[in-house]
Amino acid sequence: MGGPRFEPVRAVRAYERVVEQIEEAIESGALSPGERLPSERELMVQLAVGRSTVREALRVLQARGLVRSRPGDPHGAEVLPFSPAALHKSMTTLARVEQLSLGELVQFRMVLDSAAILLAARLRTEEQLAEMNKAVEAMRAAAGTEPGAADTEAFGRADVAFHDAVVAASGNKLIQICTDVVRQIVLRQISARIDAADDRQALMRRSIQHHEEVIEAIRAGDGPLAARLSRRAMYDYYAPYVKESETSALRALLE
Amino acid sequence: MGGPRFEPVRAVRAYERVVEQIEEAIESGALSPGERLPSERELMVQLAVGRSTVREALRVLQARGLVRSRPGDPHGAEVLPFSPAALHKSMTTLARVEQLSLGELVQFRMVLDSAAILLAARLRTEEQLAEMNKAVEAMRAAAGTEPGAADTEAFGRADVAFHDAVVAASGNKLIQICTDVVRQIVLRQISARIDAADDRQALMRRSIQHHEEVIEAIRAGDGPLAARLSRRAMYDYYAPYVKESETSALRALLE
DNA sequence: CTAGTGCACTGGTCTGACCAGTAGGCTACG
DNA sequence: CGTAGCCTACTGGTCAGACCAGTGCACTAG
Repeated sequence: MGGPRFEPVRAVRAYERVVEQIEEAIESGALSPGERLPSERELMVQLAVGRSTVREALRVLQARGLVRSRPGDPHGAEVLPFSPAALHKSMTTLARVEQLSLGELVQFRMVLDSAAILLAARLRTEEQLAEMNKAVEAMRAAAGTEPGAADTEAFGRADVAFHDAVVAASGNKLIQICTDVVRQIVLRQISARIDAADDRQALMRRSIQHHEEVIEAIRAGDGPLAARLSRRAMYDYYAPYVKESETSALRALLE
Repeated sequence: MGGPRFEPVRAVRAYERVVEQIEEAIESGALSPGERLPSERELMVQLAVGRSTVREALRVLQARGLVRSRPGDPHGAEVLPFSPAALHKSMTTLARVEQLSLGELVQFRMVLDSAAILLAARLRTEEQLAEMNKAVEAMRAAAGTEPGAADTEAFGRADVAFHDAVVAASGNKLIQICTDVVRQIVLRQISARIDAADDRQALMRRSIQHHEEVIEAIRAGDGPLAARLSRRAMYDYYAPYVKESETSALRALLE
């Protein structure tokens, strides 16, 4: 049916070809993290293009988080280990321009986090379980015993450590990175309100209790229970900051 | 505890300031999709920097998918509507350099997709349900009745349309975009093997049946059932391509 | 009123220049 | 002989100016 379908030929700019070449070298492993690219002037000779073209290509690669260059560094641009920075950036942009609501973000975390916990309950090792316990212990320490002695920052770090241990146990790096990115976005949106809460310590204690229940379910290998508990915990923690019109969509995940 | 903690001062390059300014204008809505930036020469006057600096900034913005420029266009660079292209790019990079396995990708989709279906079962409208039915109808048409008459491409399109209808009904744009991105990555990894399968038509028929079961559960409002069915369907469809050592992690989601 | 042409301007690229900063070798001092 | 401090050859960041192919629009000729 019909003759050959022609595709529009997009003019390929020189800098794009440069980007492709270097990107391919990095992603294929020909260039490993820590290794150095030739200097811009050297690249411009090798690639037979002007320096501005080389520089535009390097800017793109830098925006993608693949390389970094420092002024004056005689060794040339450095190939970076992968970091979710670029992913974080584009998700943050997405959250702003698409007006992602806090409800959607929290919902996303409820889904991914509980999935990670479900998997962790089946696949975790004893070491990973110990890691989780250590994190909850640190949360307890940060919450303090006397009123007003809570260390919010340390509490947050311990909370992150807990979730890191869980996603590590789940064995899925993609879930790990996505939850991490979304958690940061959520936190940046509401950290001010959390800091201002006058019942912080009570919130912390409730959170710790939730974490303990989750750990117990993980230890027992009851994935569905652990997942349900974690969704409930996250709902309790974040729901106060979510618009009321959206909480019903969150509760839909609690069954 | 301790004096003021100093942070390393990173030298802020001129082009970064330019990026920030334009990015802020776009993300805050001061510049809407379709609108135009001033020309490079105009920008270089307004910002009091050289043209190369302006260009490097534009390259970064283009890499982030915020802007597009065509040679010769007298109206200047165009502000783009958000597209997950940048997200797609960084996830693809992630998949390559972090060596994300097919198993992890499929697992991720099982989690997000089933969550979307769970939500859709509770929140869907009649129109959205009709949309899903239409998509399955298209799948049936593409699969054909006579042996060998299957239209793989049309089948794929209809499948996508189905999942689009579902995530739209779920009301979570973040889930929508992430599943979409990961689906493309998965497809690119295995499309060749799917095309080569000699029992394609049988696979299609099984897939259609699965989709019908899911729709029925959605119609009945039984979210958990719909979610479980969808995980099972995806497992059946993709498991043959996943390394055997990883299928157990997938089965952990089937309970 | 329309088909065609010309022009002003665009983005893409190159060249060449200057600056501040870095690393590593060299020197001079202890 | 060891080391502190300087020197220099480079780096990346930025700017200025030039050229080209391509675009859209206004103007013109039919």
